[in-house]
Amino acid sequence: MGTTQLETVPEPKYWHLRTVLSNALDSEFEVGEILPNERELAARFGVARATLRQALEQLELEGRLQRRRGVGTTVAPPRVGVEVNPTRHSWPGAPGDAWQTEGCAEDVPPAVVGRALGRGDEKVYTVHRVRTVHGQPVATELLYVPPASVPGLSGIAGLETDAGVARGRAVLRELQRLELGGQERTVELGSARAEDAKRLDRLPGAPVLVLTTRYLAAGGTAAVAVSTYRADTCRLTFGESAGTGLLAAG
Amino acid sequence: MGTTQLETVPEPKYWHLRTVLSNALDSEFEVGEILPNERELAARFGVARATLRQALEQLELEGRLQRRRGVGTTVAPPRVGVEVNPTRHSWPGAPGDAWQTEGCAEDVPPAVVGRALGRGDEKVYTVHRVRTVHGQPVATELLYVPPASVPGLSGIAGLETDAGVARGRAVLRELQRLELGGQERTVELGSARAEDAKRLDRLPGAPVLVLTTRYLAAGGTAAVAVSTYRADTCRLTFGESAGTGLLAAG
DNA sequence: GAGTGGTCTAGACCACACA
DNA sequence: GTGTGGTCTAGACCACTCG
Repeated sequence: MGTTQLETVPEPKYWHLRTVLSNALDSEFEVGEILPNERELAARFGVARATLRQALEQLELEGRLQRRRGVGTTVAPPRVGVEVNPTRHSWPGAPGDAWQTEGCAEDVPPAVVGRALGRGDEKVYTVHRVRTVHGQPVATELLYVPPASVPGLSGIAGLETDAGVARGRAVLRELQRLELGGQERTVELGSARAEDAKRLDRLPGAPVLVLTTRYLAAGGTAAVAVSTYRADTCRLTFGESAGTGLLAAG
Repeated sequence: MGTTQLETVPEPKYWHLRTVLSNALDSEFEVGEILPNERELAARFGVARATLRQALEQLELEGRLQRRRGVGTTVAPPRVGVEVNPTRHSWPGAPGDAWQTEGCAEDVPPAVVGRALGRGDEKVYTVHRVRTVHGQPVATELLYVPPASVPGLSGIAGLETDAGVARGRAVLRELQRLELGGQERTVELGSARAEDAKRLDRLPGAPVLVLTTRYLAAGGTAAVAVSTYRADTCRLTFGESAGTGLLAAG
């Protein structure tokens, strides 16, 4: 990438630096390769370390770089396409879905979820799940299920006091009994809460794509899922055709 | 929000600050209200301005704050839900769509688009469009249409030399004649290129949601659209039910 | 212990909006 | 002109990974 000094241009240094580094990544580096450390890069380009870091942050946001404390900065592989098919009508936990149940609690949901469920601030089952791709966790999920949606549950002896994986699975199992009337989804940018960040192997505040799904049944909202995907490594794909999915690939 | 000093906690100051400010926004501020300026806030919390700014950046990323140079920092309204319905089968430019055509050029598309189009690096029509909500631009789009998808175009006298809005409209009009076989979409995080940033009234590098759509017809890719949405103000909604869309609202 | 990225400071100057 | 947020500097120390 040379030892080029930055010219005086009317654009911010960090932005110009981002462009220079981006081009260098395209032409001179392989995926997985380690970049020189920040202090050396800053010196090489004649800027303060903070300025260089601004450029690196941009590139990390774009999924071009991966930075790990104590290790270094590496060239990131292309983002993985993650299927979140809205037209495949199925409940969470249906056979073959990509999630792993981690636990279940009974909590009052956040206000926005409570509103979508149409039931004020009653307690609901809150199932924690994790989604992994190639062994790496890429998303966490909180699935909110009102007890009314899974009436069969309360009759199962012993489950009331089980706060763990088994109860989560039971909730999902009961959900399958309902007829799914449709779903409604939104995607927005968020920042990882401390707990999610830990599960996703990121720092708190890391950018995430928040996918909110409202599951409809019998004219009402049967459940709401809030899924938190790593924004640096994931590209959400809404496949519709049965085809190979060109966009999903690289 | 008080004059509270930050306690010594094992979490970063900027993260704690983010939480404190977030709570203050919920309880003590109205939408549109102007916050004290950064220098005063920093002093009030006993941190350096750079640290305070890290917290503000987080909140802006989450759509809680809006910062404008020369003006100040204001409390942002809730994100607007923007319909990007994948199940409503229609071409871009169909009657009633929310976009405004701004121009048209003939360019070689970026490599990733060329691949999705399945045609190496030939020139394609590149239609520029803008989407506004409540008069504010929320997204820009580049729509790539190979000439083969709009065979009727070349026969229209005079349009070959028109590089502007009229040609863009003509391309969209011709597209409607094809039968839409399906579409495939992806959403990922990106940062606004300088040109997009200007149109979206943001700084270069601002976080955006990039929605890529592959339009299928006659067994191939008839067009590819790359839509760039402001991530701070937009929530993409994939409505499926004909219902009101609870998630789309506030 | 050495080396990495992450946090934080206390300044400076700039670009922009608005009166 | 005044005040705002945006950029940039040159340091310091911390938290983490790994040999």
